[in-house]
Amino acid sequence: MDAFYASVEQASKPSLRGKAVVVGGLGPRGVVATASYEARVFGVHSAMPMAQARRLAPNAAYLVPRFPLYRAVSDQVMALLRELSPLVEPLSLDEAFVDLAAGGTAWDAESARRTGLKLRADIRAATGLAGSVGLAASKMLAKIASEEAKPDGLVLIEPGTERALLGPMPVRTLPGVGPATGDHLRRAGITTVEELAEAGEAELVRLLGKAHGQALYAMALARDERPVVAEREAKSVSVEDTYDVDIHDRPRIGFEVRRLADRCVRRLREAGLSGRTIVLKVRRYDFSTLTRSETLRGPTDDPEVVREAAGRLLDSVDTTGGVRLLGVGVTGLADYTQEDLFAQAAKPSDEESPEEPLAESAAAPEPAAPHWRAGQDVRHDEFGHGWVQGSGVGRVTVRFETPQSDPGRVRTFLVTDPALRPADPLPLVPVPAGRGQPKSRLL
DNA sequence: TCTGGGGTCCTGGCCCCG
DNA sequence: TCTGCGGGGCCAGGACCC
Repeated sequence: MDAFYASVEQASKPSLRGKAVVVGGLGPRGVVATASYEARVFGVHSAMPMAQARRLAPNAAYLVPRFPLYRAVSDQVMALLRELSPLVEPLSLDEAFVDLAAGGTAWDAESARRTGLKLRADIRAATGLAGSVGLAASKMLAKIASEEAKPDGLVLIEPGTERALLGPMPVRTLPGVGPATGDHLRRAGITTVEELAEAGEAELVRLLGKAHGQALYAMALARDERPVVAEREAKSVSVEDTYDVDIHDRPRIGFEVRRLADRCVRRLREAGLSGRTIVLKVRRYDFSTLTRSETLRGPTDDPEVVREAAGRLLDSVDTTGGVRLLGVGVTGLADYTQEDLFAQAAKPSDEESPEEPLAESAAAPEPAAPHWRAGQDVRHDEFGHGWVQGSGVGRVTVRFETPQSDPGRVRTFLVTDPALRPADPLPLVPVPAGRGQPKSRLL
């Protein structure tokens, strides 16, 4: 999907269509998650600090991400992909590999192109959004083709033309070559895929290590036999928070770590998993990051066990100078069903209140005044559905419009206005009559 | 006003064990 | 009993991706 989060926001908010839209964290340490193509013209791009984006595009709309909505749209798109083949490998909310041959929906270049064109039309009809399609004989090439296809296009790499096509491309085109590897190769005089192939496998292994060197050499020759794999199992679950200002206070750090442990366990349980290795992540004031981990005798999903392990790990970390980020994760995952007898046994017999309060008791006090965030959906008793354009000094500004309406009017209210309430997002495309979806499916 | 959050994979050091 | 060696688990860090 093209500029996915920003495109969803534009589809959802008619007044933003054709405008620069930036979605990401709005706090002092936020970064850009997605910029619309209109915002990219100003040089705004993903992973850029928000502050820099605001300098580059001061008049863009800045919105917080609405993941439940993106997930719902993603589900619709993934369902269309599964109609093409049982072998669908999602990479993220907005990207997936599909093995068309395995689904019998393509057997040569021509049938693949037809299928790709129909898919794009189906995605447009179902979601109102543009998706780009890359068609090729391997995952690597399909990925490169889809990048070339953006925005709103389709690119097919004809079998037999792969090496000629890749040769002149910069090494950074290849998946897995990031800034560090790119620099490394450049210092060795390698800047294009062709030069990568000429360097030979032995040289690449010497430069980059065994796994990376071999993989890169194969990619340079356009060789990629990796299958499309549906249903990949998660290997870790983690949560982390970056704080608006560095935390120095040691008891507060301990409190945050316990909160993160609880959130992590909640996610673990929702996934029906337990895990054996607890990981603490600390990013210090100077952005240096360290991790500490501890492996238990058996898997656990017990909040108290995870809290205590994370606390022990924190004891081994020097936080002098302050921390900007804390995270807690669990790896070495096991199915929840195979009971975690060892971890239970390791616990002092501080008895089993199996339904721990989790974070409830630890939750920080919430501010009493309603908190309106830019981009959030709202409903007003008199004016209907809208979204928060901004808030401050006790006021909140709302634009009243829906995905099917014309660009709407803006009105300002007191943040405490009782007629104004948070609302669920509306579907981007009208639901056909008689095809009411259950609310949970529908965003 | 510098740098999110959730992941995956790899490497290298260390230690234990046979 | 001592030493060498390889394998595997554990741990920390780094690179990369969306």
